[in-house]
Amino acid sequence: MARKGTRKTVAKTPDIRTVAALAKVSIATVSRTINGSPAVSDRLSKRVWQAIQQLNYFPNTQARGLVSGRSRILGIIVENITNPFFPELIQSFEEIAVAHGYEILVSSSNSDPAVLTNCVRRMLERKVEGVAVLTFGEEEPVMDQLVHHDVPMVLAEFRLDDPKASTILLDYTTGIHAAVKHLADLGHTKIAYLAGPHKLHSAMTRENDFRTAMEAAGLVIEQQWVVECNHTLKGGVAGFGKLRALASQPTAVLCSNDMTAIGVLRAAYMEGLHVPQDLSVVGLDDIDFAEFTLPPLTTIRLSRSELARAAFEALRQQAEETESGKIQREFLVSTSLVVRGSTGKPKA
Amino acid sequence: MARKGTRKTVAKTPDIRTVAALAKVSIATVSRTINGSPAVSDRLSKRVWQAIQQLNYFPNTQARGLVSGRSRILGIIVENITNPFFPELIQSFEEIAVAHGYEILVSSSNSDPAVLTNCVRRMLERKVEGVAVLTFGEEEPVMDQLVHHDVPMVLAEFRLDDPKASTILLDYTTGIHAAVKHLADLGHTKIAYLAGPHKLHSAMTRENDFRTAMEAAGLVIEQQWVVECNHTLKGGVAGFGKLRALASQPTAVLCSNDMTAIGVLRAAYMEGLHVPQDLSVVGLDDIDFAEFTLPPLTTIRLSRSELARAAFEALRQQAEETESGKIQREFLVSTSLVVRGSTGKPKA
DNA sequence: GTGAAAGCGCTAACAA
DNA sequence: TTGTTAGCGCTTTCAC
Repeated sequence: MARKGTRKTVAKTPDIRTVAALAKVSIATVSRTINGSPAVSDRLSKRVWQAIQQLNYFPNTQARGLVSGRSRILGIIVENITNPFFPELIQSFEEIAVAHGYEILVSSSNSDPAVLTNCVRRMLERKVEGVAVLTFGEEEPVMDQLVHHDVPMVLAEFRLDDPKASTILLDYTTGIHAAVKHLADLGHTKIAYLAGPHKLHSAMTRENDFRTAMEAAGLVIEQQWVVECNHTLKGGVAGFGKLRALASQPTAVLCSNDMTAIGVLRAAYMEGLHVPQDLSVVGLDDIDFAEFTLPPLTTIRLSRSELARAAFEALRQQAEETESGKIQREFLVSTSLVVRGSTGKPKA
Repeated sequence: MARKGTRKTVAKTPDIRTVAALAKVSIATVSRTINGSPAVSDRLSKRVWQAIQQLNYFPNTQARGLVSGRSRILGIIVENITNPFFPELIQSFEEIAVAHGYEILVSSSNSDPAVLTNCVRRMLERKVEGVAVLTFGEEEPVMDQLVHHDVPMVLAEFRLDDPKASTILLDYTTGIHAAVKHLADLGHTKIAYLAGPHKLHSAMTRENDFRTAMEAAGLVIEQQWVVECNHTLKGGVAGFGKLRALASQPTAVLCSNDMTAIGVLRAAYMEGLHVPQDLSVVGLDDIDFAEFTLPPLTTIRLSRSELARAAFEALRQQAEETESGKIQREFLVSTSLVVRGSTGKPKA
């Protein structure tokens, strides 16, 4: 171990003192320089930066965090990192966060409240400055903890009456109405809906939007054509199976997410149905893969980068809140219809 | 702000002193209790735990890290979080790490050396105790930094002569030989190979294994049937396009990864080719989605959980190295052939 | 403008 | 077995 005062010291990661010594200033000046304090003369500032370069020094984040009380870490909790929607979202969120000097802690709740609780616990231990809860409807187990610890948070589709909480609202309405109208314009009247898990707020919101959109289009909903799935490919296959078992068949299926739609595409193929000739299929999310399904999936695009940016912005405003300024507490993320090859006119 | 000594203090996150006071012991005893030191009597230990519960206290990781020099953070760098192989890998790695009390920092290099360098820099600032570099062949830009800072690391398919570096070798040979044999047994002699980017070690290793496997099967390789792709779906489509432009056609295609194979499946479909009747296709990775392609993809399975476990184990051994014990420096991850529906006999 | 010094919350020597 | 105390590397008053 290197000890101070020995002549021959082992090469050690340089610390603020090393820099101060080399630049012949006090450690306070080094600290000020690094943090861009205006109260440092150009002369000294230059010397300090030179020393920093020379030593290849960088500050110890732990020490910095300890004294400043700021970790510069944001947490992001997603539902399932294995669903392609989420890696794309995480990627965007990370890019933005890193660009602003934050690090991120990612957790996948896998719809397990116990796992979720544990995630939050770990994030609190790491003193995150904010948490984006993008589980789309499984927020309950975590909110108390977060609220209790006064951690800024942003929730998708969940309004929480807490000064530290912001909300991201997703405007499914626009996209879903456009999708239903698109199908109606093509001549479809028999439209089925493969819903997401009813315990998810987002899934219920989407389902309700489907209902109002159908009404708006002057179409009636056949109750048995609305079946609850689980937002996975397998779930889509199973859901479509239920549809096929019915006496009367729809000519189009709108799905609560892309993975479900991909499952339908697959199940339809296995049954010898041609998409879109025999059946039109619409997804929701527009994951990267949607472009490459067979046929390419018509879907309602939900922009990951827009969502990520809203989430980051919400947290940043909370974290860096100035006494004076009001902050934005609600963000709206838009959706839009992307027409590809999986929709067409119904058979006459 | 809450100040000590005022009678009415604002509720504050409890610290070790709060606990010590409540349990009527010294802070050292609290620390020992938390860290499971055997040198604490049951009597006091019980009092301490009680106080901890009562206050809902948890230690400040930053302070802990600062003094102990251990952050309990591991870094994992992947090539592209958007390729389904990686989220599955990250998920496994995280589970194991969390189970052992580590937090993880994820970064996606996107094959950009500048991004990679920046990732490592950030990880060093956060004082990671180890980094798993699972970029499969783009390690160069980071190794120097890591080596220089004496951070344990584990590299996939790259032997680095450094005491802090471990290597994970992937036994592609077994899987690729099995795949070629499988095709040969079905009667294929005209086998094409859609390679990965030649700048990736892993891609070259796979390609070489293909060559030796072909030789072992007594088959000759048509040079123009070996085309370099980029491990993406689009790349697979393009690569297959090149194959189709040739005068003579192969009856089977082995791909350097699943995404490429999925691209081939798609391109073949667009050309009206039936898989496997007109063309057999084999992938490599066995991503979750492989099971759901049309037809389900025959592929060479590379276990993510096995890989994740090896990576974690390598880092843990380095991080928690005991003076005495030797540690394992090389790990081997196996591959195996998974036969599904995309391979069959060639047309007579 | 600049520096000296007091901690941030914890662990680990050292004492008792 | 338990407590006292000296820092870990940094930011931030408070003097100068």
